[in-house]
Amino acid sequence: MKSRVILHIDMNAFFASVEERCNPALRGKPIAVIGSSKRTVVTTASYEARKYGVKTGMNRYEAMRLCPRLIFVIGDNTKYVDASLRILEILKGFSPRVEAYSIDEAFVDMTGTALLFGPAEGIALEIKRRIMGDTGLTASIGIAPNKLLAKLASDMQKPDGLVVIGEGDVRGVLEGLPVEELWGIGPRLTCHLAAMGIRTCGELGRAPASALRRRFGVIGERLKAMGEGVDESPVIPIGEEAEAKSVGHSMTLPTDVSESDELKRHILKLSGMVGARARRYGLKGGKVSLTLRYPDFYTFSRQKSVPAPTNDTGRICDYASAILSSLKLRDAVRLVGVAISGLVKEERQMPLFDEERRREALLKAVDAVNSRFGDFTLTWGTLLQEEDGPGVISPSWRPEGVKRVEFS
DNA sequence: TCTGGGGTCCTAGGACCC
DNA sequence: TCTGGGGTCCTAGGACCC
Repeated sequence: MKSRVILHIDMNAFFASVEERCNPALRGKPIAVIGSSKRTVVTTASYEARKYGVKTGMNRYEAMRLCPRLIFVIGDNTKYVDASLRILEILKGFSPRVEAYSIDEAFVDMTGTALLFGPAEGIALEIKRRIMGDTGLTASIGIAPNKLLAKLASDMQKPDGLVVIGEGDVRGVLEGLPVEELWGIGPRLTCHLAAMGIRTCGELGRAPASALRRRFGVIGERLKAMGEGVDESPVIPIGEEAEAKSVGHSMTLPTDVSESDELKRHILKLSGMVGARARRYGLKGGKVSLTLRYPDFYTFSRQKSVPAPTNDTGRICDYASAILSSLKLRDAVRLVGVAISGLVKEERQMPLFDEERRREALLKAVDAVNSRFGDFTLTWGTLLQEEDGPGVISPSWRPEGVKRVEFS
């Protein structure tokens, strides 16, 4: 196989940097981007904040203890999406093979473009220059023969880095590198590998394939290749991604909840978000799942196959609520999640029955208003009972007519 | 005063069928 | 008196990623 040229673009402290661009008063200060809810965590810490040990995933109190001067900024996703799209546009100017890996990371396959743009290093510098010019943000770029090594390379120099791992450098880079630095090897695998006496990529690459396979199954096969720096996975261009497998929403409740009617109101709200998103993308789910988390963080889920694939808020809510009713909870609930999976494309056909037709018309009307004025402009009547105490929401709730839909 | 939310893939055990 | 074996679907849970 022909040797490839893969770039990995990793935006530095993305959310925090976007906020600093928007508000110059924040620049150079220790800041942490967080969510708006009560029980939120640090989404991104600026480099200044990282000096104090502030990290993604920390709660506010822990972060504040480490850095008393820390400035908290509530994140604004629309700004990040906007910046991300602009960056992707820049990348598409260099190659049609751009993979949007996450909101702040992308891969670009530059194989065979030297004639057009010159050597990859020059391209990377030009990409960094354009991103800075257009968004004011810095990126670290890694260049290597595959995605695994490109991702490793972009991680080696932050912020504002550019690292090339050529074919000839692979052995030298990997020999003493701890296995957990590799994309795909997390804490548990690191621990299991250490128990086998494997701590570096060099050791992993030399480990007998049979032993890895016995211990880790299918993953074991890949592990040895990873230790050798081998990775054939392709860059997946925007628009050619695999179909989604599930659609879900979850939320950590402001306070733990034991009362089942209150839990069901949250399930209804989450079902509404899931249903709306599924309908927007023309998907229906053959399974509905409910996820719960107890205060001690024990998290579990139960799923049920449904008689016919659905994206109907009421039905998703019914099934998720039925799962809840079937459970014997041992404690209050900290987090609730609803998801559908086993997704199939919605078939556009006229519903046979009047009731079906009414339901579809209602859902469409709600979606149309919400997409124009924002989610939850229109909401199910039962959601509005937050203000007037515990509501009467039954698991068999159905929207019966337009009257049930109110403006908030 | 504690610890978000969105996903994917893999495994393992039981049901069920031929 | 004896007790196959493979394939597939379903569910729960773990590991990993950003």
